[in-house]
Parts: sequence; C-alpha cells; structure tokens
Amino acid sequence: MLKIFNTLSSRKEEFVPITDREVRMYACGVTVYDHSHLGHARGAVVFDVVRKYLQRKGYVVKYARNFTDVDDKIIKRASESGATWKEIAEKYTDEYIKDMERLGVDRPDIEPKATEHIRAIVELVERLVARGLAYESGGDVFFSVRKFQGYGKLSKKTIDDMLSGARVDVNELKADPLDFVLWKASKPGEPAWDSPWGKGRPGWHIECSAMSMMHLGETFDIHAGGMDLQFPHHENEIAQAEGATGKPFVRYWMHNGFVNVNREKMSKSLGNFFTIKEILDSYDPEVIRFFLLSTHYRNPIDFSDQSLQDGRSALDRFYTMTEALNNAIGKNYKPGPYTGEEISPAADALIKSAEGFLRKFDEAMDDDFNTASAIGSVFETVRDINRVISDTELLKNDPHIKDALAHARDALSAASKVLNLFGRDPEDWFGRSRAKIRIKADGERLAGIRDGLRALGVEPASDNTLPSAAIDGFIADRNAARSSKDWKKADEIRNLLSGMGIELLDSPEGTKWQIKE
RNA sequence: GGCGACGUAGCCAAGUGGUAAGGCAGAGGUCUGCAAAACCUUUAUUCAGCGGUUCGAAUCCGCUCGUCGCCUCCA
Repeated sequence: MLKIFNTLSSRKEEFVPITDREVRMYACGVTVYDHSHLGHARGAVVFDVVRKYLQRKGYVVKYARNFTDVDDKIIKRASESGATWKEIAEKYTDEYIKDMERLGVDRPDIEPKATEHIRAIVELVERLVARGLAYESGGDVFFSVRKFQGYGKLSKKTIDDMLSGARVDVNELKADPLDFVLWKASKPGEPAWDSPWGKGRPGWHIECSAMSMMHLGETFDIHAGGMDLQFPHHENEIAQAEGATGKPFVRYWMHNGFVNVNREKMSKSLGNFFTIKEILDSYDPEVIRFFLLSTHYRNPIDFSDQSLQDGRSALDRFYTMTEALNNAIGKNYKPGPYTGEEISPAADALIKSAEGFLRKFDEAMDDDFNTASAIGSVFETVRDINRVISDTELLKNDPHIKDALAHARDALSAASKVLNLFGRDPEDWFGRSRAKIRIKADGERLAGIRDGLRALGVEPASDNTLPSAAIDGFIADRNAARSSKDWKKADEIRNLLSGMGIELLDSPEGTKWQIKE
C-alpha cells in the first residue's frame, strides 16, 4: 500500500487516486530567467522517481510540469542583457530541458508555458471576479484573501499570523494588504496581452491554477513542488482554483526539502548555488542523481564534494559487481524455466535474497518514496551477489547458481528502472567507451607523463588527449614485461597510467582499465 | 514575534513501540609479483540532554539546548 506524506494533512496517507488506474500529477517547474542549480534538479529528479514508481505500481500517469516564461525576473534580466524577454525565456527553457535530460529525468507528458495559456488564465480571473473573490483596481486584478474560506490551510497559517508576520506589501491599489495580484497591468515595453482590464500579464500564481486544471481537470491527484512554494504560491493556487470551482483542487500535496550548502539553503539570493552545468563538469550525471536520491526527499540534503565523491565510490562498487556478474554468467544470460528439480542451498538462498530485495524495495518506496532506504537494500543485494561470485568453486560446480544470479540481476534491474540509477553498461560507467582520454595534469607532472608516453611509443595530442585504443597497447607492453617477470617495467607502466588517472586491474581473465576521476 | 522541520558512528544516511539497514572512510585477515576489487572479522550497549508513559522507547509525551526553513521572488 502506497503512502504519501500529504502537506495538507501533515501526515502520511494511503494513496487512492481519483480514477482507478490513472494518476494525474503536476509539479511546479522553474522560472526561466537563469541557469538552473542543484536545488532545481532535486525536485525534478525526485518527482521523476515518483512518476516512475507510480508506473511500476501499474498506474497510467499523466504528468505535467510547467515553465514560467513571463515574470518580473525575466523582464529584468532582459532589460539588463539587451535580449528580449522571449529570448531569455527560450534560452533557459532549452537549457533546463538539456540539464534534466542529462540527469536522467524523463520529459513530462505536458510542459505547459504560461504565455501559451493566457486565454485560460484570463478566463480563470474572470470567474473569480464574477464570484466576487477578485476585484479590478487600476488595471490590476487582485484576489480578496479574506473572502476565501480556508486560506492558510496548506501552510497552516491564520490570517492573524500573516499580518503579525511583519512585512506587508504596501500597495495602495490593494483593498487589503493580504490580497495578491492575479493580473498585472503592463508598463510600456513589457509583455502584454489583451484582457477585460486592459493590456496586462498574468500574476505570479495564477498560471499554475489555470494550466493544471486545464490539462488535468478541476480536481487532480498530486501537486508537487519545493518546500518554499508552500506559502504563498501553493496556498494561492488553492485559493484561486477552489475559489473559482468550489471543488477541492488537489488531493495530495507533496513538497521536497532543500539542497543546502554548509547547512544553509542553496539559493540565488545567498549566492551559494552551484549550477547543474558546472557540477556536471566534474561529476558524472549519475553521481548527482544518486546523491539527490540518497536522502529522503523531504529532508534537507547538504551539498559537498565529499558527498558527491562518496556517491561515486558507491556507484563504483555497484558497477564493479555488475561487471564481475556479467563475466560470471554472461551479459545476456536469462534464467531457464524451472524444471522442478531440487535447488542447491546456495542458489536457493540467492533467489530468496533477490525476492526479498524486491519486497524491501517496494516497501521502502511505498513508504512515501523512501529512496534512501531502497538504495540501502540495493547494496545488501550487491553483497549477496559478490559473495556468490567470489566463490569460484560454487560458480563452477553448482548447476543452479547461474540462474540464481540472473534472477538477482533481474530484480536489481526492476529497481534500476524506477530510480534510473545502476542501469548502465559498466564499460560506459568506467569510461572505457570514451574515444579519448584527457590527461588531467599540468606543469612538470604533465611533462613527465608526456615523456613517459613517448618512451612507450605514443605521442599525446597537443590538446593532451590520447585515443583510448592506445591503452590496450600499454597493457600489452606491461603484460609482456610481466610474463618475463620484469616487474620494474610493469610497475613503471602502471604508475605512468595511474598518474594520468587510469587504473589497471589485473584478473585471471586479463587486464582491464578504468578511469578514476 | 508567528508557524514548521530536524538533531542516529569519523562523515553521509535509513529506521515512528520489541532491542540500531546501507554507503563512504578506518583497522586486521584471505587472495595477489605489485596494485585494485571481492570476501571474512571489526568500528554506536547506543540514537542532542533531562524527565515522564510503558513489561519494553531512537521511536510516544513534556521541558531544555542546538541547527535550519517559511512568514518577501525562490525548487
């Protein structure tokens, strides 16, 4: 039974969708005025996993995530840079899509943009005006917060709290300081659309109410976003939607925690943010995804190089196992049909472990998408598999062990589809499928490496790269040295490659190499 | 000031009433020309502190301390 922590009730609730086998969900995306940072990535990755897990549970998921492509910050950015607001929005929309793709986030089914839904937005504002919940003032249209029963039910605030909270927006056009804007009159040069109240543009919260209801219906299942969107953004969305329809807007509200830096929220205003692009310069995208999923989505997660490096080591462990497993039973080996014969204890234990793993994985995910716990179970299975493949006698003599290993691999693969982690070919993870190796060194060390390579008969390119194929030659040289017990030369070659970040691994099957970042 | 979250080993992190998952790092061992990996053993008698409820609490209740977030655009 899937349980979801619902912000509305502040507790875990059993998930029951409105329509039997269908789930309609909406996540607040980004305002496209700048590069996206790790914090933005967290929400996208987390809700991507939510979507994939719902699919594993057999639901047909209709998933929408918006782009806010008209907004004060975009306009400001445009006036600073000389580009048009549209160019700014398009540039960062494209960039976000690319970033997310690299992080293994699938495109949502619907990616609505505010500017493409002006008509729906205007209609929603009109409905609110007609119902007496909104009023026009000087070309702006405001929502009358006090007229909406239940304002504050999501963020657990009362009207009094909000007033005593301190800073109230001073705007003489508002009838009440608590009111918020639905439609803004445009100043000359700003983006503008026709409306019953004159030329204007949408306010900050109305687009999400309008677009989600248009694509998913007036009541839908899940609405997600960052913790900081709870108030005022989502509170206002509820007021707008329920004010207009008189129906419940959303069944389950989900909010993800922040990415912190030194225990403080990563944010533009603090200037302590790392863009996805720059982190991808130093880390494999899967490392970032692993890092973001290694903590429960509602807890804060502290960003540091150390955490990322730990994640990389953990993934190394996983893919080392995968490679050994592939060597042991073959990459494409599938278990045969069960013929009814008695199975050896070792094989039986491994099959039970694989089944136990899937059960634990689903239990963890059923418990409000506990990816951290789910990943823990993955590594328990990794150890069980390693235990078996390190026992060469067992591998050789047990007729059932290959099938058992294949079962375990299948179980992991089911989990891998949900997390979109652990699913790559080890060749790719270890960097062997790259065409070129970059020598990460400079100064004297670089010169030393170049000399060493030249001595072995390979001239590095001027951009300090060399073709991956050259490594095989070095390995052959070293193995020739090893067979004549020329340990000194063998070690020289190992050290030379190690100096440029390439590690050689000897095994009975031969020597492999991998890049250690 | 109001509302809320969190505090588990050297680090990261699960665990919401039944006696502390997992990852990283460390130590010893097996294997190995060296190295790496893997495996075995080991690393929290204890879950910020103090009280309380209970046969039993990291888990429930109260208080204290500490950290953070929202209340203003923010994932």
